Amino acid sequence: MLEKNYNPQDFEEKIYQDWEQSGDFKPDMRQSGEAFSIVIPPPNVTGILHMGHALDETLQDILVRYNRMQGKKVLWQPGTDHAGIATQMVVERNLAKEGISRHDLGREKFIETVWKWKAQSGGTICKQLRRLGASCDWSRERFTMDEGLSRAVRKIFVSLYKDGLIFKAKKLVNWDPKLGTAVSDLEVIQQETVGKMYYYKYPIEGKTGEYIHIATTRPETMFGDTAVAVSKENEKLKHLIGKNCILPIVNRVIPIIADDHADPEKGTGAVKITPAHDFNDFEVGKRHNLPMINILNEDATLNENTPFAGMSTQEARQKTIEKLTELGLMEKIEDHPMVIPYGDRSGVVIEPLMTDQWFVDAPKLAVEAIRVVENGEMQFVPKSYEKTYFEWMRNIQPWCISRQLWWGHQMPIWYGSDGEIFCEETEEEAYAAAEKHYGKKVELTRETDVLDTWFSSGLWAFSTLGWPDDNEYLKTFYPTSVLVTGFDIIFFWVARMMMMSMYAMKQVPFKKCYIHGLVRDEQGRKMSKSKGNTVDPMETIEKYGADALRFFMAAMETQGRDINLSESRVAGYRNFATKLWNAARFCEMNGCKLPEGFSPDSVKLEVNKWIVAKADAATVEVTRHLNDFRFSDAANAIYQFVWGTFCDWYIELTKPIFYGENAEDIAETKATAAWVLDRILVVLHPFMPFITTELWNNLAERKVKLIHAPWPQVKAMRPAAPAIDWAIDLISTIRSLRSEMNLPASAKLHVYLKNMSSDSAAYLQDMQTLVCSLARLENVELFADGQEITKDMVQNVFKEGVLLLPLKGVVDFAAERERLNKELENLNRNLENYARKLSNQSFVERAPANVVAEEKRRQAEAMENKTKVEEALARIVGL
RNA sequence: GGGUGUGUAGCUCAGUUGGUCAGAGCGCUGCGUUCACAUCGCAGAGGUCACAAGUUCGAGCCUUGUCAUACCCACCA
Repeated sequence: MLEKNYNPQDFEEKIYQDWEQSGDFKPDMRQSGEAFSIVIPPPNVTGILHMGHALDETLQDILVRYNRMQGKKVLWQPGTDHAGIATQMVVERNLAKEGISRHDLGREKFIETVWKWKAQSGGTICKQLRRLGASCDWSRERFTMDEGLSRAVRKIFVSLYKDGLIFKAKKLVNWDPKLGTAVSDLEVIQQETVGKMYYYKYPIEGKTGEYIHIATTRPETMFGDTAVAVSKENEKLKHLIGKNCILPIVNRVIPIIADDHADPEKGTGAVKITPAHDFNDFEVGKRHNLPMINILNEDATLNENTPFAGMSTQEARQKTIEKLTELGLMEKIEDHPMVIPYGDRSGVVIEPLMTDQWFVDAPKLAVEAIRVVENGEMQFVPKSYEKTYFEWMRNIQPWCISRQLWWGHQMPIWYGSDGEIFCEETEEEAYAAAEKHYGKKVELTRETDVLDTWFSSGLWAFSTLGWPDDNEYLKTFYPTSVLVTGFDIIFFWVARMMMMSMYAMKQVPFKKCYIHGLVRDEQGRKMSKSKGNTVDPMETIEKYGADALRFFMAAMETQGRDINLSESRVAGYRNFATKLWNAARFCEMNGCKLPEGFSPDSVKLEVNKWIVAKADAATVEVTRHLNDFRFSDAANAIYQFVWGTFCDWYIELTKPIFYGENAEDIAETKATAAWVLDRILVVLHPFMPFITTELWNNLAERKVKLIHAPWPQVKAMRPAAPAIDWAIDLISTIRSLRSEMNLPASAKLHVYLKNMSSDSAAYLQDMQTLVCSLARLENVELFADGQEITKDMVQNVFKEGVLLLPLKGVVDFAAERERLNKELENLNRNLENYARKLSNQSFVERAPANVVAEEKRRQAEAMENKTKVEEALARIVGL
């Protein structure tokens, strides 16, 4: 017996445990069928589930469950990411509470501490994914720092290095002074601010009294200036080219050079060149062979190459201005809108800094990654995202992969005492290589830098499947079927996976990439902790159940759009679950069981034929939409069928049968209802796995678990059952009339139908009892020819004829007149439209014949209806 | 500066190739509890599909422009 109330908290967790313990998420490797696989976008170990995950994982789980039911060999590969910077920050913060810094511990101890932390609190998000119902094969859970994955990282690194695709270079990189590491371009957020533009002047060497005027937003960097650039085209200033000027305060002589980087229209036309601290100036410096003077320490304080060593850039800026003012060189300061780079993790200002770093030759790797998208081997869904992808890939810069952190994959690089580099997968191999190189045993020191987290994530699609070891999983499930992720990590992850996979596997990592939007708050604002508008999915699940949240995500997911989280809507889908629950209870109470060997093709009652056909139609629709990744269409199709068709009509239509006495009809209807309900549970299962499973288990003894139940294959559409649609139309018309005319619910009405076709007459005969019961009529019958229409009869157009409703003084005739007039107006408007169209010569000539015919048919129909309404109006005019 | 979206009912949004597309949910209004369900039922109101021009026999749907709005990339010394 089902509980009276739908209470998801009673069974959701229990059901999940059963799935996991029974191994229901594992692919059946013995089976020969087609494979379907997804690798989860690995959440950070430090992560807790947010609504973005809830969306992402729900979509994946729907696909996974759907394909599993399609009988495929299905693997959803789970795991987490070591998230270098994020995790190191979390652990450092914890240590800070005890007043310890990571330097107190030392590298080795610190890493131990991180592993300990991971063991204790790293699994939160995986527990939460289970609560959401994610059917990942947890027995295969991976971590980017696992031994296996680390081996993959080392192997790829060495291979890339030996292929010349990884190189070391002293370059200007984005330096995060708080974290003390380089970061990639993607990890830098450009933020608009109103800063200042400082105007001052440098004296020209030799001649007194002549100056070159400079504008800059960062005066403190002047100590790193090694030139001033002027454009050759600059008529006013070009005479200064070739002369020298004197850098004030430090009184260093620097040349005035010709370079087109200096735009005569901007600023003063003369640009100070600081090659070691500005990306553009770096290029200028290279062109002119300028010295590069580094003026910053790793914590972004000024160094001993400046007079303000130890000061922050802000302090130094003030000091510089003061000094320049004292020297009478300061001219003006203006407000200036500008963008300032910030570290996405640390939130501090990023400084371009000259350091030794390691780079991946992304432009080379991008070639293949672009090609396979161009030729469709990997398809973005929606397609429009490939533009974004191409745009970025075609302009890609070398990827800085070294990080001066402790937590991460330490690079497999060893140095000889003379700086010779040995890149090998293991220390032993490195030493062997060194011995070969030097001709004797030598000591090596290992590179301390670790790799960017995204380096290992880039291998995720094959490293999690056991690469580099050749194995059955890799063979079966690579390339994976589809990657589901948000547009915000196309560059971070999708692009890198494409590059790495094409390099290592010569095959795409996934055949399709489904990109979804962001989950925003109810007003469409981005959710953020600082705004305080985040919603914890766990709380939503607690309140409405995981099924409701999942269905919400599916129903709202339309391609290429963000989702606004709406609690009332989640509540609505909880109500949907309640509705289904109660419908199942109705079936249970009426003893609906599926008899052995029941075939929906054998049903005789019109109503049963009808629901079977509708169930098939809904199934076809859901299937088609899921195949096309149209989640909202799929969800709405099943929603509409369950609520609008099964509950609103079928159950109501079966009541007269169940409360009647025809044993044969009752038996057939019980069987059919049970069959349809089972169909609902199967088709709804990918969306709402918990309630469907709970009902599946409770309603009958089952030979197969719902999670493995076969997805229905609808071969041919069953014939429709027109009598039921006809009856529904009639019932709705009568209900509408009752409501519009304010007829009391208790009033038992007698309805006549006039001028009915023979089909309609036949339908009426079949449906008479049903219609009476659902429309609360005393009777409904054909209006005999020659019978007189009395004055108290309300008339309403129905199908090809007229519906007559005698009202012995229960009705307000003024209101009725108004209603008829309104209808007449409508008809007139439509008729005008039809007339206009049909009198249009070119329409009649050029539109397809069936369209024209349809238009004519509608016109004729409207004409008839108009006559009927006018007659009815004339009839009641005196009442 | 370059690029990509979005603008449809009070709100949040569907609307796949131009011709049953003017829709859903919530909200609102009226009526209704004899037992599947008030986490409900029945009925209803409400929209010049941002604006303008164009293509077409026919335009939320295609083209161009305008306005509004969101985001991405690059850069502004």
